[in-house]
Amino acid sequence: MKLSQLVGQRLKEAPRDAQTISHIYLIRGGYCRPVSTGLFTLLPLGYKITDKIKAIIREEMNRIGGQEILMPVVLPAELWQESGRYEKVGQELLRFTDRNSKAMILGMTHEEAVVQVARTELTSYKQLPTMLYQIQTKYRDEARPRAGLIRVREFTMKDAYSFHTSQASLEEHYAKEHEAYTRIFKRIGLKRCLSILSDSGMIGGAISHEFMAIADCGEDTIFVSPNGEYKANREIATSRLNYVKEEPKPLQEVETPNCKTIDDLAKFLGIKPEQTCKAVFYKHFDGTLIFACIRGDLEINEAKLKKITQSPEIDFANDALIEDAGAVPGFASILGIKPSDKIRIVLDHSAAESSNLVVGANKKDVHCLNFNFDRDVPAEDKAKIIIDDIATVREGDPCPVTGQPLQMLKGIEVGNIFQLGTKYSEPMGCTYLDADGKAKPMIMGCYGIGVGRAMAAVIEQCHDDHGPVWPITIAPFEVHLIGLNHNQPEVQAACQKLYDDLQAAGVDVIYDDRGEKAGFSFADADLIGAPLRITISPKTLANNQAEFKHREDGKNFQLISLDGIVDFIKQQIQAEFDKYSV
RNA sequence: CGGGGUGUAGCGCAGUUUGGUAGCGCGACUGGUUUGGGACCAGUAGGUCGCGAGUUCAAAUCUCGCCGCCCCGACCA
Repeated sequence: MKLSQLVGQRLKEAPRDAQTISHIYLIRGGYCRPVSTGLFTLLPLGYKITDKIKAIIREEMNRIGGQEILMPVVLPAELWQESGRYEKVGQELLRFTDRNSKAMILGMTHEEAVVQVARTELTSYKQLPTMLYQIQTKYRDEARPRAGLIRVREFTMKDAYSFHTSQASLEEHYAKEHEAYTRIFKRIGLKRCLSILSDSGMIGGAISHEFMAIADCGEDTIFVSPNGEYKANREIATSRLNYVKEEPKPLQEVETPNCKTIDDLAKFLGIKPEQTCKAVFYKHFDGTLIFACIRGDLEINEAKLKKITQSPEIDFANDALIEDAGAVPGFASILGIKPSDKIRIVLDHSAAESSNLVVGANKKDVHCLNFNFDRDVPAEDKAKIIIDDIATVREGDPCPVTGQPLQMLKGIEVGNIFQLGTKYSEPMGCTYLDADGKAKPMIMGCYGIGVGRAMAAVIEQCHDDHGPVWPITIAPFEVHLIGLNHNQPEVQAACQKLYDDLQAAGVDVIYDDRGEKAGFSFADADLIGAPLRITISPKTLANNQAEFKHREDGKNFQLISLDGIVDFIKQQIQAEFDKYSV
């Protein structure tokens, strides 16, 4: 490729709306262009990178026995009605009708579609296990796309689905997928990518992992123990907090005028927030009150609370609902509150196990000292109260495995793997005939990778002040050849010859044939980010040489004789690839 | 959906307070001089100032309504 012909201008300044590193460089380098909110056109540079990423994914999927297929982006609503997701999923699912008023959707994931394939094509236990995958467009009508290619509405995804006759078979394959993902993310050049335990969310299933590229702009919060024994998404992360245990002291009411918050209360009484218990009220989607209690210094994790209460949506309760339950907002506790069908009480372990907490007295301007759950709640109520972990982990809290302080990191979710079980096969009649002649539902797994997001994540981890530093495995070009003083015939001739020779040797090379000033050419080369660079000028040509440098090495370079330079470059390329081999 | 911001040439911005018929830098094009970290000179093209209504002799500027986009939050496979 000659740079003079490459479509996609490099920009000196980024548009104001580009904030994150990857977004800025993707726009400045001419990799992609915005079309509308969360919609992008990939220009030649960007498309080439995603193509290389897709090739790596294909190799690894094929290596673990995957067979590639292609399902449609547009799907009939009836397929999604079979699984029940047509109704369950919110507005991210784009619904529309075709010319015959038939209800259709744009596929945001393809469990339903692949189940339709499996239930017609896979009929016998002899055909299982098997894995199908595709690399294809997904559409999700995101509430808030952001950060360039990190969160978009339309994107390319590799989604794979496996089908099994037993949980053991699923687990065996799941482990293979985990290894394949680890290889893929290493090969595309992510320097730090962790697989962490995650919440399986709406896709369902029991066990799932997310692959997180560690980056400050990441949307997910992750907790890890110092040596990696424990890694989890904040949504499900737990910690091993110590609770104060001491002899219960007598309950005692105290006047606490205007102490509506834990901070007010702690300050007024001269105690620490962890000696208090706070009450937070939510409304379950069916209208019942969820009365959640947690030690005063901790925050409630709504993801955990939703799961425990089996409520897909929870909202803060209004004062009227709280007062109906007999509690006084600002001075509330479970003291004297009876759990019922209308009032569900969830207590965090921190509130149930700590001794002598200060709690609300359910009277205006009054709190109660020395609350002890075990002593102060009648046995018949205890049975109806849910005691579970609803706390949000904080940085430095003790790791549940090692007890060491947990570290908090930000991550970009570049891939995920789920054990689905029979969540889709059962309702959709995806069965096979077993050796005993009986129809049984297939046990499924699903496995996704966001291709464009992975590209953006690589930039977040691999860049300097001048642009991306692409790993050679996915770089838009392996070698960037620059001719300086290009109007001089000998420079032009030498460049053209080397360009031809490199291409003949199978090297993916871009040739800056524009004859721009050095600084201009170097700046563009930095934005294009090819890992290897060759510069030819009258100065180097005087000694029959060219300059060679690695993109990451700043301005340092070495002089290489033009004789045998193609072999030298090929060795350098091989050495670069070796860095990412698995 | 809530909070904040913003909309003027392909990109970055000034002009809006105080109304007078649109400007700067980058980029593009032509010619010339240049050539080792985003050169210089001369010239050229490019804008119904987000859209619509209103006030006014006159609106980028004032008023009202709408829309787009960005950030934070909610949501999210």
